Amino acid sequence: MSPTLVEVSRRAGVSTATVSRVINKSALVTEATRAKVMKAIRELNYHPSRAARMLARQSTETIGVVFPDIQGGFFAEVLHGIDLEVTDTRYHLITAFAHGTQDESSLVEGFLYERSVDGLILMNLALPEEFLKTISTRDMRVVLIDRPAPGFPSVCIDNGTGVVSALAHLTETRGYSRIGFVQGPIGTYDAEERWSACKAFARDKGLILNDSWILNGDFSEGAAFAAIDQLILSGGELPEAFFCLNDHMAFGVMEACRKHGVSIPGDLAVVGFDDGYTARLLRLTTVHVPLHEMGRLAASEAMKGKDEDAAHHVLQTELVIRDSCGSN
Amino acid sequence: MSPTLVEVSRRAGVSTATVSRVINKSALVTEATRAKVMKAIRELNYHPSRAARMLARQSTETIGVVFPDIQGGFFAEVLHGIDLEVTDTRYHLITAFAHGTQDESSLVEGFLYERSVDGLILMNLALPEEFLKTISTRDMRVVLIDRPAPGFPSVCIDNGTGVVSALAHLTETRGYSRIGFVQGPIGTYDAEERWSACKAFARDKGLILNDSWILNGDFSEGAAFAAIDQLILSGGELPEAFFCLNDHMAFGVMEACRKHGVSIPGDLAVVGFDDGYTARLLRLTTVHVPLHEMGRLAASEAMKGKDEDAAHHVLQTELVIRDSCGSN
DNA sequence: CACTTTCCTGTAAGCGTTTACAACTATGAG
DNA sequence: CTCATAGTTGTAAACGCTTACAGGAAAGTG
Repeated sequence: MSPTLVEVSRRAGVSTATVSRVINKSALVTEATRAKVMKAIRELNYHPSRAARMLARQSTETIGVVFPDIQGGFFAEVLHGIDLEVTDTRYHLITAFAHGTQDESSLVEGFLYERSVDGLILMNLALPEEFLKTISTRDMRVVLIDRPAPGFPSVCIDNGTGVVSALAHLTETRGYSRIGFVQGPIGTYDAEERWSACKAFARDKGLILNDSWILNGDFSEGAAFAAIDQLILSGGELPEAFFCLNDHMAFGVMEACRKHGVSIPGDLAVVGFDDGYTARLLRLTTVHVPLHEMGRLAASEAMKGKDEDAAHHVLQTELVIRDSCGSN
Repeated sequence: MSPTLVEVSRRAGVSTATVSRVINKSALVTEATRAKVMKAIRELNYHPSRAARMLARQSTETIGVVFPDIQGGFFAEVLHGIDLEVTDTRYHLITAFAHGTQDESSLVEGFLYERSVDGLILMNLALPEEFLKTISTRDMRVVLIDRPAPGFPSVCIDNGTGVVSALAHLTETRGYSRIGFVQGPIGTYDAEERWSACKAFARDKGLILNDSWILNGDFSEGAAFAAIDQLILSGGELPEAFFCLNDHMAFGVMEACRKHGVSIPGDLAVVGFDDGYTARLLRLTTVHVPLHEMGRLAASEAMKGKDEDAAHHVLQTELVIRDSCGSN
């Protein structure tokens, strides 16, 4: 089949160790033997076997990415960022998505146990505190995107500032005072942080939170659609604006409004959070999150040595004003 | 570090071969020894090393996915389909994206040479005919998404029928006769097929193709935007409808129209091709392509034995009528 | 010239599995 | 009781690379 080190060494008339030194660019090889070996390598079209290398070196030069999903653009953009960072290195990227059906912990365990990756990037996964502890004892670099945790490198965003910029725009610039919210899934870090910031803003600015305008969501379009649909069908009054804790839910709100002939932004302003690809096309005012940058940072953390410091990155967000939050 | 086969065998008081037989569910092991071994495995929390397995078995149980990109939803949905099919098997998924910057051939070669995957899924890559020939001699299952090629399993879509359904709708149902086109990149199979079908339709139905309404695109939003922008700025007359050979370009057309105050569908009808996630939200009339299904089929082909027949799948498309092609 | 030192190269022992083949045990037949 | 047979288990050689260590040649030193 494919030629091996041994065949190359025979052809070049040197030992396997020397060939190995050449392909690993070790300094201690004469230019002359180097040339001989390179010639043999070229003639045989030799390429080292990844499996054999992994075993011998006890390192895989692979990083694993575990996401809840890959649909909808959000995670895809982070993955894009990761890939950009990994390109041009010798690292490979191996991906696994939970799709809401797979047990997220066992996906992660798979990578951990079979030692198929050197580093792991985990994003928005529901992992028990307990489980994280177990992970941290393993000889693997695990970086979390979305939440800080002691002992782990992580990349998060400044949710608080993002929320404030959005709400300040709605209340101060636009002058709305009757504001509704579509919450994220309880238990996830981003959702909790964003909602806390909303409550803090309301308290600080004397904004009144009306319970019937605080809708439950799970970061999915469908849940937000259903919540608004329900609100309208039940004859409930609408607020002047809805702040949705992510873009997908904003899309759900928009869809529900379209269904019922509620005009945006005429009858209702809508603001999202994330600013994925689709938000721009839908002209959604939203809080921009640097998704690529998050991916790049996470990847560079994951490729660091296992013992390097676990840096904790917090990226800034920025309100992007488009058409969905009021006429200009 | 992690326990190995040897440690398990010692603890269970059996040979490594026996342990191997147990973890591989080989039949020729007494229930009694099986139990002993399983106990030792559990006690040590043993898990086989993927690297060692790869080397010993000469198979990786990994399939590689090479796409031009991962942004924009289109490829992400196919990847989702692939992942769905791979979940619950022991296969891993390793991804690489070209981003327009990487040399696509060398990405593929990487996988080929280092034998890091058993199968490869290639989509919409610009690979020289010559190169495909080289690949086919290798001991690897390569499936192409987007084009048929002798000796390779492939999954394609019925572009012709999709084009006809879209154009028939525009001309017959809507009654438009002045139709413009935004073409895809020359040299790619899908773009060529779709454009051929357009020309055939025009010929058959006596539709007149006006050169100034045949715009060059490269399947990207930006190119389509620029083309329309240019057309409008130069004072050119617009057709009644634009058929864009993929969704992204339709989005570009819509954006350009928005910029210039051209109302869709009032002043101009727009139809796309692909029906990704965003198309539904933008209410774009488009030809639905079963992206998930393509991914699933490709994955199942890729996981087949290397010598099994190379099946050639052609999936059906379906026109999805939304709001962008005329008032209802 | 003998002896270090420096450089380069080779030998061989891993890395953690799988698996062909040999060896052993128990069983039943003759 | 002997021997073939079937069913389990063990031995040891791969798989293709890396790397600690040893060995040898050339060059420098006194």
